[in-house]
Amino acid sequence: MFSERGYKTTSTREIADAVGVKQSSLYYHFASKQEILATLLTGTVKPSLSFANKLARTGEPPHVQLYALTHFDVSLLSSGRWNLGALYALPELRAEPFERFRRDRRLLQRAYRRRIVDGAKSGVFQITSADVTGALVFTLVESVITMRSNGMRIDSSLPDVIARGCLRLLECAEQDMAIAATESKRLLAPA
Amino acid sequence: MFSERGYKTTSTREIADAVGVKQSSLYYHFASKQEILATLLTGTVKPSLSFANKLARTGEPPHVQLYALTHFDVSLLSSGRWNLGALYALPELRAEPFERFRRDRRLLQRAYRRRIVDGAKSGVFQITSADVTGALVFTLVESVITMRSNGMRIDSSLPDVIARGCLRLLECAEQDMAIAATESKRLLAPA
DNA sequence: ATTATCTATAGATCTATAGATAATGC
DNA sequence: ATTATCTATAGATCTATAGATAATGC
Repeated sequence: MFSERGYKTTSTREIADAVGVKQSSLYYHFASKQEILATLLTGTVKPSLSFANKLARTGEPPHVQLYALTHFDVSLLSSGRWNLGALYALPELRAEPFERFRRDRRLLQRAYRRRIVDGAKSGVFQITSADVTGALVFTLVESVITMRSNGMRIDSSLPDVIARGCLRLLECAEQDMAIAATESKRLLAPA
Repeated sequence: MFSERGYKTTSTREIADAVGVKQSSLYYHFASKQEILATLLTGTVKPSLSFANKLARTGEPPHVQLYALTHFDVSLLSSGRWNLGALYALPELRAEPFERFRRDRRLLQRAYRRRIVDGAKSGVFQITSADVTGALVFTLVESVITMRSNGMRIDSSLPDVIARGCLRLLECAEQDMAIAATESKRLLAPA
C-alpha cells in the first residue's frame, strides 16, 4: 500500500482494514506508523549486503563477482509477494528515522562500484567514470523494481539478462561474460 | 518539495510559505493541490515526445535516432532548476487525475521500444525480448533522475555517456556507435 | 471592473493514547 | 499475569471556501 499509493496517503485506518483489525490495534504491535514502514524495509538490502561480503572472501575475479551479485540482487528483488524495492522510491525515506536503510543501500551501491573499479584496473572492464558507471549499473539492477511496478511479467531469466546487460555496459569481452555466467552458477548455488 | 519530501507530506501551507504568500492565496491560482502538481508535470515529457516525432520524419536509421532521442531526453532531465523527473516516482501519480501524464510517459517509452525493434530487425542491434530491453534502455535514460536526486554532480558529457551506454546494451557495433554519435550532433543542433 | 491578496473558518481527516474487555496459559 | 483486541477520543493537522480589502487599469 505504501509503495502503490504513498506513505502519507495510506492511513493506519486503511492498513488496519486490510489486515482485519481496528486502527488502534496496530499500535499494540508497532510503536508508530514509521515503524511499520521500517519493518517492511528490514531485509530488503541486508541479504544482498551479506552476499556481497561472502563473495569478497571467495577471491573470484571482479566480473564473476559482479555477475553473481547482480544475479542475486535481481532474484531477491523479483521474489517476494510484495514489490518491497519500490519502497525506496518514497520521498518520505529521506526523513531521519530511515537513515539506517539509506546507509545500507549506499553500502550496497559501493559494493557494486568496488567490483567495477577492480575490473577496470585488471582490464576486464572499460569505464570512463567510476561514479557514473557505478550509478548506471546500479540503476540496471534495480530496473526490476520499476518493471514490477509497471505490472510487467518477470521472467525467471531476468537475473541473467540483467547481469549480462551490466557486463555489456562495462564493455566486458564475450568470452569473459561466458566465464562469469558459468562461474556464478556455482557461487549462487544454495550453501 | 513534492519530489524531495512527498506529495501528501508537503502541505499547501508549506508551499505558500516557500513562495511568500498565505496558504489560501494559492487557490486563486490553482483550483486544487493536485493542479499544482499537474502544472509541474506539464512539459517534462512533451518536449521529448515532440522530438521523437520530429526524428521519425528524418528517416535516419534506428541507432542514430535512438542515440539522438537519448541525448535529447537526458539533456532535458539534466537541465532545469528542479529535478522534475523525480516527480514520476511519486506513488500518488497513479491516481486517476494524473492518467494523462502516465500516458505521455508510456508513449515516450514506446518511442524508444520502436527504435530498438527496428534496429534489431535491420541487424544493427541484438536483443532477446523487446519489452525487457526496452525497459532497460528507458531505465538507463532516466538514471539521470536518480543521480540528481542523490546529489551527484551532473557532467555535461552525461547525455553522450548514457546514449553510448544504451547502444552498448544493445550490442551495437563500435563503428555504428561512432556513426550514431556523429550524425546525432546534426539532428540535435538547434532548429 | 479586474486582479491578487488577505483573514477566518468549516469540515474532514489522521495519529496515537487511555482504558476496558476477553481469551489464553501458568 | 499475559496477550491481543476493542471503543472512544484528544489533539493536531490539512484542504478548500467565503467574504473582506486594497491596488490597478479602463
